[in-house]
Amino acid sequence: MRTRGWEIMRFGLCCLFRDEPVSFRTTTVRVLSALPREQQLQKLSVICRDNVSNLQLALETVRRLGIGAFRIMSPLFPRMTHPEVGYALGDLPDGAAIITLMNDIRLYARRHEIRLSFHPDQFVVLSSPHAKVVDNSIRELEYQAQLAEALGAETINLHAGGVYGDKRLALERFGRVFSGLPAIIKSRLTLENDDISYSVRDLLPLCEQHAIPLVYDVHHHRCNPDGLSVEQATLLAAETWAAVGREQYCHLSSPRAGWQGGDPKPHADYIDPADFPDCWRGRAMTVDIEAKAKELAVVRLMADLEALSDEAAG
DNA sequence: GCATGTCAAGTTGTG
DNA sequence: CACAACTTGACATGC
Repeated sequence: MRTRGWEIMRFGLCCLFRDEPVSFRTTTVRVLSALPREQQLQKLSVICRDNVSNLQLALETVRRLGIGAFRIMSPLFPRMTHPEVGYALGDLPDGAAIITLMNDIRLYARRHEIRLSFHPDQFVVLSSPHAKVVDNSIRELEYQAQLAEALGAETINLHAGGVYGDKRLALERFGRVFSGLPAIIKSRLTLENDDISYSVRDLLPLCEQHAIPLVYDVHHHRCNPDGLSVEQATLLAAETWAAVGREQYCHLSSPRAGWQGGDPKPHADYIDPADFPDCWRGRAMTVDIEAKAKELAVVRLMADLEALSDEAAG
C-alpha cells in the first residue's frame, strides 16, 4: 500500500466557520451595565448556553469534514472575568445545564480524537513590566484553564508579548511569572513565535528551560526570520513537544498580498499549497490553518496536498 | 431590513 | 502624537 503520509497529520480549524451554520454570540460591558444584575445574568445565561451548544455543533462539523483539531474562541463565555459584570457559571440560571453540555463536549472530543486549544488575545501579556497587566493576564488564563479542563482542551497558546526595549529582560520576566503559575495553567501553556518580535530562536532557550512546548508558526517565521531554516525550526520546535510527550502543533497561513511587494502579514482566504513546508510531509503533528475562508480553506488544502501526493506517486 | 459605529484589557509600528 | 493592526466578527442602535 502506498504511503502518502497525510494519514498521520492532523489539520486544525481556528474558531469560526465561513459557510457552515455554526456561530458564536457575544455581548458588551456597555449593554450589560445598563441592566439590573438579574437581567444581566439572564442574558448571559442564554448566550453562554447557545455558545456551548454551538461548540458541540462545531465539533460534529469538523469531524464530518475530516478536520482533527479546533481552536475555541476565547469569549466562549463573554465578559466572564470582567471586574464589574463578571460572573461564574453557577450564577447563571442555566449554569447546571451548561456544565453538563461542557462535559458532553469533552467526551465527544476525546472519543473522536479532536484536539482542542485556546489562544488568548493580545491583552494576555505575561512579560509586561506592569504588575497590573500581569495580574489581569493571570486571571484571564485561570478562566481559560478552567474552561480548558472542563472541555478537555490540552493547549493554551500564547505569544511572548512586548519587548519593552530589552528582549532578554522581558523573557526573564515571562519565565519568573510562568514558574509561579498554578498547575492548571502551566500544564497547558505553550509559546508561539510571532511576526514582529519573538522568533523561534528567541523563544527556544525559555521553552527548553521551563519545558514549554513551542508552537511553530511558519508564516510568522517567514515574516520575521531568525537565521533558522524552516526545517531547522520545525525540528527544534518538535523537540520541545517530544520533551513533554505531546504531539507537535504548528500554524500555517498564506499572505493575502503574496510574498512579493505588499505586507505579507495579513492572511489570505486560502492556503497556497506552495507555502506548506516540504519537511512537514509525513510528520505526526497538528497543523492549525489560519485562513479567512476558515473550514473551506482547511478542506481545500487537504485535497490539494492529497492531489500533489498522488502526482508525486505517479 | 440594512448600514454603521462600537467593543475591557496591551504593545508595536506607521502616518 | 494619534491611530490601526492583531485571530475578526457580531452586536446594538438608528435610519
